[in-house]
Amino acid sequence: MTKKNKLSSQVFLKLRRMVLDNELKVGSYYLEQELAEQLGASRTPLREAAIRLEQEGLLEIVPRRGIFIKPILAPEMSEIYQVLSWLETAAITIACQQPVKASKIAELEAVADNMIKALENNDLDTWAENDTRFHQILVGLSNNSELIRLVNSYWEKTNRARMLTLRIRNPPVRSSQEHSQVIEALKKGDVEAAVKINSQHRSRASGELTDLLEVLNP
Amino acid sequence: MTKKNKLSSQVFLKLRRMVLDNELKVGSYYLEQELAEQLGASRTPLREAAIRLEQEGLLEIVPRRGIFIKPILAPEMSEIYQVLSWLETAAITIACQQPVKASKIAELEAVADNMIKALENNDLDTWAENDTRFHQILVGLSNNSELIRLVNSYWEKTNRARMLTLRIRNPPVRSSQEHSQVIEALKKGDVEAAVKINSQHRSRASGELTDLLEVLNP
DNA sequence: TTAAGTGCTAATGTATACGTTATAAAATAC
DNA sequence: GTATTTTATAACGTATACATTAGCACTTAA
Repeated sequence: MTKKNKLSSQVFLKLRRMVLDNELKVGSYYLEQELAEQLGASRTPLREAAIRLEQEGLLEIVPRRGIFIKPILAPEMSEIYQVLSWLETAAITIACQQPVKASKIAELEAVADNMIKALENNDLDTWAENDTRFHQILVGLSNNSELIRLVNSYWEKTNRARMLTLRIRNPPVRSSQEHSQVIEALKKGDVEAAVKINSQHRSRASGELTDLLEVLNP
Repeated sequence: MTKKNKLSSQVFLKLRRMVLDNELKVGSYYLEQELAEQLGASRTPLREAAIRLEQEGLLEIVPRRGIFIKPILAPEMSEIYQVLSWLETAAITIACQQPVKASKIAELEAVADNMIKALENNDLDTWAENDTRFHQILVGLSNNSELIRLVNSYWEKTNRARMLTLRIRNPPVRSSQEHSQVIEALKKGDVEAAVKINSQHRSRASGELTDLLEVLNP
């Protein structure tokens, strides 16, 4: 029952996964024909998939050269982090206009706990998964579906860089502390504190990542 | 010399304009063939354009029914305004981290002036044009190109509703006052005041528009 | 008259064919 | 040997052809 989807959508998902997992070399060009064959489709569905990914900013369709896998440049990533940070600030502020439900606080605490344990086990993948989950729950508190969608798309953009650098950078111990602090602030309904901590969190993460990106990219 | 751009891009721009200007009836379905012929292209470029517009959320490609022009529902518009408001808040705050250049202030004042004059002449189209310009300059102050792009796309989304209601709603006199107040706050570097006024501005506009949308849509 | 079944139509999704044109190699001139 | 022109190739953008299938109408049975 799952294979009933359009071929172009399957290609879209596969191709995105290939880019996000760095299976396609960043900064390289791939011909439409090649990719189409590799994914078992003709040029038409591949092209439609590529157009959607181009809109998402992952690649660029360059006439006569091929499909260009866009590198993650430090200055762009810095801008994206700035936007992400503000969107989360918005979400937190909106969320705090009403007292945050205890059940949601509990969810956040559980996830934050998972992160601490994952870190103790040196399981960075699980840590990253829960990091994503934490921010999804946090932003979900806003109940603004447009905002949630938007944050998700920005999170995915930064995810590429995070995954690329996850095993290079220092263990994210401070992140865990900051998450706990955010939860505490939410419990008290202290919007300003929650926002402040989250912004600092993002700002630091942005700095660390862009520094690494500058090293990785010529 | 006419632009020798790709046909699919021309179709993309034309089709988007048609949707944003409400030339295509919101809530209706249009067949690919029809639209292609109407725009002087074959189905392929039309399809590629439609895919991009679907990603932007303006329409939906529904198998065997046609291309569905998404209606502007009041609850969604309310969410979109909330996001827009926050993005502008972000832009203003970032902009104010350094003193705003006098030349930019002058630009804003000129545009605000145009708006007042247009209103005196009952020229709502010119008023709306300058309203757009005002917010473009305002957001441009942030120097964050990602943020600028994002705000533009949200502005266009709200634009659809604004244009639909421009001649129905009361003359936007208060908007002009609010714009002047924002400029004053920027001059003084009073971030908080500028943000506060702008948020109120958006909040009021959002309320007015969503009320009208509820009346317009069954 | 209504409901279920069946066949037809037409719109889509995909494949493929085709013309255009950028790019690079070959050739020629200097 | 270098620079400019020519030519050939090949990748793309677009058109078109084709197979699939959803939806509707028509039929038939209760």
